[in-house]
Amino acid sequence: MTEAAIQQIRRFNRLVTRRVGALDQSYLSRGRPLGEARLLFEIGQGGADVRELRAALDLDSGYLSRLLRALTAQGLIAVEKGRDDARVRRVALTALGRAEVAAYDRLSDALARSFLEPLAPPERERLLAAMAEIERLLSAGAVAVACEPADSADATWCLERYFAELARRFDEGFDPAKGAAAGVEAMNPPHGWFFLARLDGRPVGCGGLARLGAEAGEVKRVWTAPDARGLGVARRLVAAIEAQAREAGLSTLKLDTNRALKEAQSLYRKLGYVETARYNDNPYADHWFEKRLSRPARG
Amino acid sequence: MTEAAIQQIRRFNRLVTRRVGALDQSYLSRGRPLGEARLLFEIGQGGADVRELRAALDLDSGYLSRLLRALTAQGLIAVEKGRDDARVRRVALTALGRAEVAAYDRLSDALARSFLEPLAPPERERLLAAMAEIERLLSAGAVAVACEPADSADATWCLERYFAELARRFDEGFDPAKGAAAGVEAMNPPHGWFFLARLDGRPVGCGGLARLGAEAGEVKRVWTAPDARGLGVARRLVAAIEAQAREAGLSTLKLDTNRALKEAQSLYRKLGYVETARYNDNPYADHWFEKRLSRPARG
DNA sequence: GTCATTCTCTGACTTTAGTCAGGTAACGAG
DNA sequence: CTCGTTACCTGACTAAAGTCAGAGAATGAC
Repeated sequence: MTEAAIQQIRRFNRLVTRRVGALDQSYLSRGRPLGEARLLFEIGQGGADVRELRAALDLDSGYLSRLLRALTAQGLIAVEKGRDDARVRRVALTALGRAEVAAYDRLSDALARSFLEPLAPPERERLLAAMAEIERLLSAGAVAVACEPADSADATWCLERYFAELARRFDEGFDPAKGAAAGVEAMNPPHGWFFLARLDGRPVGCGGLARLGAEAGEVKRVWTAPDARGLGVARRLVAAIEAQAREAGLSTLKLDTNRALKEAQSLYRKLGYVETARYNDNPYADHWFEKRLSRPARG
Repeated sequence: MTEAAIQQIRRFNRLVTRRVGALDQSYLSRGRPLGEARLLFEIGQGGADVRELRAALDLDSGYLSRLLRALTAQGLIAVEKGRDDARVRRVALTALGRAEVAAYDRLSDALARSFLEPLAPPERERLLAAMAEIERLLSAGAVAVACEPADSADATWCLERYFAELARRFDEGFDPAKGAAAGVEAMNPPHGWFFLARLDGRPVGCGGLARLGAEAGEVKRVWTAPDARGLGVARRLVAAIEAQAREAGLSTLKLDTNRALKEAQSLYRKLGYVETARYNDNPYADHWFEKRLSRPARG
């Protein structure tokens, strides 16, 4: 990581905060403090629970309460008791509020347009492509992998998506109860471990490790959310699983996969897994892989 | 300019302000309000005039005065009367101040590093390349071309650089008094016009138009500052000159150029200028170009 | 030297942003 | 029904950021 690279990034940061930061200034043009404007924006056309807003904007509950009252006084929002849980208050835009949010939207659009307008068409293409690239790479950098219970809410969410995707993609469909049905317990200590990948707190992938015996473990349920593919999420999940396996003293990792999951097979090959003989009776498995782990580095 | 493009840019803006905005938070870790930290950073190793600081950070003079006093009280800066003009006060960092700025520099570096660290080397390359691209294209978009007197301070600055560059690049050297010596008056109304390109207020290029008669004009002194090359500055200057020429009822533009200025020749060709016979006795000219202008669009 | 202008500082504000310690109502487990 | 918890509100703060009018010194044009 050279000095020049650091300087390039710092230059980029300065330029971009300056240019993009102009948005804050233009938001002020509507005569409302930024805090209120941001809150209004966050509420959005669909409305939101006060609780969500507090989490999303990281505001003190007293402070948020006052902001909401200010917006109510301006006739932009209406706050009412939640239906399911009367403690949780629900915020919705009034007609006036919707118009106001639309106005802020136009300001955002205008800024975006001002980036494109002075450019010739081929340069526009390149700007958009470079932005997409940066978005992708910065997101990839912000993905965090952590071990957590395989039956946590987010883990369950991931597994459900995973099973749904298998059901869609396997020629033969997929029934979790029938498949590698080793349940969630197999991926919780002491039998195994489960990892979640998160992007800004939102789960974007998962993967589990289950002991097969004293020496071997199995890589299971490695999945990446569709909108986070291409960020190296699966690669990092497998890396976390391998690190855990070494830590636990396992020397071999095995895994199986279905013929429909081409990208999984190519990932495993790339990561050093080699195809091997059938080692289980999973009815959905068509390919079996194995990798010998090197001894853990000692500190 | 499609809706999708606008949305892409807005997504980029959101992501980048979030990620890069983390810098503000980390600046706070030094226990100093952001306003003071930014000011300290802006003063920089070289020091600055209070006037410059006020312009750069767009601060109220009373507010700035108080911030400076706070930093002085912390022993970070020293403010003294300016040498040339005793009204303009000069701010310099103390040893303690330099150490503090260095600490903020390290925070900036750490953020930059945190973008790179999670990425594999080829992805790092791509991130840096994309950042450079965006920097280039956003800068290009922010270049503003405007007509102004050819003897303004910034115009003079540009012309001096231009002449210095010619002196360096021409085999035969360059003496402004001898060359196409038609002075500055030829490029001021009513004989002509002079255009400056600015990036964030800083001049980054110039170009002039001088009448050669009732029908023809001459493109002169088109120059781009070295650090702004590749942004299409010259192209936009020539476009402004051509628009002005049409407006003034001219039907032909001529120009001469030296054999050393290859990139100028290729630009002019690309913009529709065709090489023609010598039309003046400029001793530094080796090539002469001409372009017929289409009639101005009527509104 | 006069006078308008420029640059900065001071004092007296306001607004925005944010924090903290209760307090109340609703909920959910027992 | 009780009781601990959650979600939100209220009041009473503080700190940061920003504004404005006016004063005083230095400057430059005349």
